[in-house]
Amino acid sequence: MAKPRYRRRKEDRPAEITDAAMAAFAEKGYAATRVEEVAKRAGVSKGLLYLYFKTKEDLFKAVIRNFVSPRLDALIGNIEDSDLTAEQFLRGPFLDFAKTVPKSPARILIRLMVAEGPKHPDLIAWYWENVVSKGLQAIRLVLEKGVQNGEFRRSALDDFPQLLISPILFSTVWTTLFDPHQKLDTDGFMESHIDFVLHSIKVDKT
Amino acid sequence: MAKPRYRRRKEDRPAEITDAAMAAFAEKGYAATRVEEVAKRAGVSKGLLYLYFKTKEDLFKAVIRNFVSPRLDALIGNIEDSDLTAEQFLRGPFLDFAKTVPKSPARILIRLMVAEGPKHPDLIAWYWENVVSKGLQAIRLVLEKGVQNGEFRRSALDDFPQLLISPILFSTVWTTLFDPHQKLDTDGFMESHIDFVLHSIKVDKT
DNA sequence: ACCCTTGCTGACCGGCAGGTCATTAATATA
DNA sequence: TATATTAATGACCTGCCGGTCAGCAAGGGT
Repeated sequence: MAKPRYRRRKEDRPAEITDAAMAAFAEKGYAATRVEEVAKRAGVSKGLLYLYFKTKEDLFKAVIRNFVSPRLDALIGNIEDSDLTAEQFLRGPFLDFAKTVPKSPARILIRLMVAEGPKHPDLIAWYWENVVSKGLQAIRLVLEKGVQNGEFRRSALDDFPQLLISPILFSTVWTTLFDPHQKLDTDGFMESHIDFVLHSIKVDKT
Repeated sequence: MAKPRYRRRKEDRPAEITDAAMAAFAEKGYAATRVEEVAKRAGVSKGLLYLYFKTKEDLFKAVIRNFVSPRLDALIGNIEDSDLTAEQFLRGPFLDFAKTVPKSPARILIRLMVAEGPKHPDLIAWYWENVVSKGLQAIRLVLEKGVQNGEFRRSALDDFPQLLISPILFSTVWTTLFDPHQKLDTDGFMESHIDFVLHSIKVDKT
């Protein structure tokens, strides 16, 4: 009747390990995180971790892939099957999304991408295809819809849809670096930005 | 008459070493750069490096301090002793600055700050005091001047001067990560951004 | 109850990189 | 030229950490 020293749970292990890794990377960054530390957090031996992930780098990539895709897909799904006007979409779901990111655990990922990305070109490639280019495409879709509706005029935003997401990156980075020195009201920040952009691209109705 | 194996150049060494470190960090990032590699680039032995910098971390901080301050001071100096209008300043020297950063070696520093910053709180503190808060203050000055002139109305930008610099961070990050996949015309990007902002805050003269 | 498969453990290894220090050689001084 | 000073070297040490592997034990099959 001895208490078993462990249980076999092949199914759950990978997710538990990536979760633990996410938390660890968030606190210490990639290079400074020891694989054993990740294992310990996951309640697992280092050896087991290496059964599921070939290398530390492999683990890192898995972390990114796991956390990013679901979030973005949710947002994009929102665009297609909603009947909001373009402005309503930007002030509604998009703004919500933008406000959420800097506060969510996902913000850590952004920092990790910036920090470690250049060392993992294939990861960047994946991220580009599955996240960034998709996201930009979605924004273009919204803008085009706005133009078709007569809400928006054509503007530089058509060439630089990135302008819409730039403050997301900014407030995320700001929060992780400078919050102790000066808080940034990320919600107000995002709202103001959207205001400015919309003010510039909206067709004057008067 | 044997050729000397080295020369004593106490004065120049530190700068040469930080230059070398800057280049090395730029290529490989902080953690992946070996101290010996830095020494080699500087044409110096590892031992000597440790005469001038107590630790690797120390070296890192010196690199940041060396490269950042001069640049920013130059820009800020520009504000005070120019008689440009606020708009002229934003479309002139400020825009030039913003266009330059993502192309200059300084862009590496931004990545390094994002990547390594959280592990060096005292460095962040220094950066906050000597770079960021100074810069924000300068922007506020320009905005206030604009308001006094009757060029600008008061706007959310007074509360969030960061909106002006956010695309600098963005285009820098974009360039280092995604350039191989999709080039970003950083000049056009910055110009469009300034256009949008000015369009929103300018007092209507009609 | 007995295998037999396989999820899981943890002691171990090898190499690497940050940091030290005894020694050397270039200059300053006289 | 002789001596003192110190910039500079590079071999060396040490601890750490990614990665391995021989073996153990959980739990399914019969």
